[in-house]
Amino acid sequence: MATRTDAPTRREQILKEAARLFAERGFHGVGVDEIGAAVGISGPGLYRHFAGKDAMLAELLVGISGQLLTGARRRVAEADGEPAGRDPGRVLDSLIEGHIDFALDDRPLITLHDRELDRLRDTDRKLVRQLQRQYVELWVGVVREVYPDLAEPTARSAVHSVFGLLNSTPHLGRPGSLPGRGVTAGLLHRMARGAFAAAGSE
Amino acid sequence: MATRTDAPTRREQILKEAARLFAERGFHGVGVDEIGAAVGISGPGLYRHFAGKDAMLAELLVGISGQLLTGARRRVAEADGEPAGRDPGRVLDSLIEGHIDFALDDRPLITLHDRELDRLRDTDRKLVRQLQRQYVELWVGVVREVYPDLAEPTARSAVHSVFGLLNSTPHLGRPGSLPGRGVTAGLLHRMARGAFAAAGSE
DNA sequence: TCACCTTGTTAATGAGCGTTAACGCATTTC
DNA sequence: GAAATGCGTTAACGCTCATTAACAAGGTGA
Repeated sequence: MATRTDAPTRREQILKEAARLFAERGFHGVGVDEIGAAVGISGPGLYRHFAGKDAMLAELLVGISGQLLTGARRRVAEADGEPAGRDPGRVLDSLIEGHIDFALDDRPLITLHDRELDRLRDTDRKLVRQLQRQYVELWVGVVREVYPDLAEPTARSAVHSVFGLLNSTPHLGRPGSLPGRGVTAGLLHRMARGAFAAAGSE
Repeated sequence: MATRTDAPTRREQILKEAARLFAERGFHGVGVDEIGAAVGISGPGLYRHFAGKDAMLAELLVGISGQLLTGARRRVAEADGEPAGRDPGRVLDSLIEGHIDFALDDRPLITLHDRELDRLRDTDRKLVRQLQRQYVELWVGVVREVYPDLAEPTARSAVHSVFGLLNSTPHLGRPGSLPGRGVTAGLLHRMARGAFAAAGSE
């Protein structure tokens, strides 16, 4: 895995600031002038990099969904390749860990993810929905390996609920006021496992 | 408790439809004409009942927060009055039950609750925040009675996370596609307890 | 019957905002 | 060195939309 050390491109700067602003005040609550100001250029200057405000949101949401799905698939594949054979419990732990990393590192994006989906053009929205659905179904499969008694609709509800739990990080206060990243991650992880376990014992 | 059977007032109709529309497309995504149309009058006609669009949102959010807090306080008080003495576990169950009822019965409001708070005038926002904080602290107190080893910041994080879990109902699909209200409520309740239990065993 | 309040209506106003136009200036490319 | 290209700028356009103005009709009470 190549860690990038080069400076972020202008496009990336814009996307990052737009994500933050959209998460803070909503898509309609942010003007292009503000996004421009956040990266040191004027509002219309953004149009050299994006077709419009919608395009920024679309790229953000598609990017998020794709990243989540790709990461999850990688984790499942890694588990399948382990010498000791696939351990469903450890795969689930890995999925949880990945989602928590994302929720803690990209809190603005997590917020956008389930808040501004309706603002997308039809074609983009369908794409994002499809990626999200695949992500969910991947989780559902793993969860049902760990808890075979769980019916599929129940497992799906449980997965959505655990997403709600993990995605609660934006409500946990400013990053500074948290008890430390590792501690928070550990707490969320234990709670997610506890929630699944309770769902599994129906 | 008097169950009201009289017809809803125009104000109430408006608030209900506004809540639904705001939840669906966001505060800025809904025009006053749409809200008016939803109750059979014209956009400006709304101004006979509300000072403005902001006022509708404010009344909704203050109402939600107040209702949640009042209901929770009532449940705690009822538990204190029980002949067998106060059982913290049962109080927690009662709080969870109340929150689930609300999340299932008023899904649009739950969505608004953590999505559009920033759109309020300063004074209203402070009021809502204060009510929310009191609600959270009430939960934190009960949770720490059930799990005395839990440090206060941890308990608070756990409470926020469980709110995230319980408030996930809007993502669980259309009301029709759910496995039935009782089943869903039971699942959410078990998961919440499981999550708290896992948080408590640090 | 007349005044008045309630609850509507449609038309006009005015601000905000996404987008496009027209232009400037480095830097690269041939 | 000239042309093209990348990346900005400011000004202007046009649309949406919350809000207000002006007016109408039904009901109620003196």
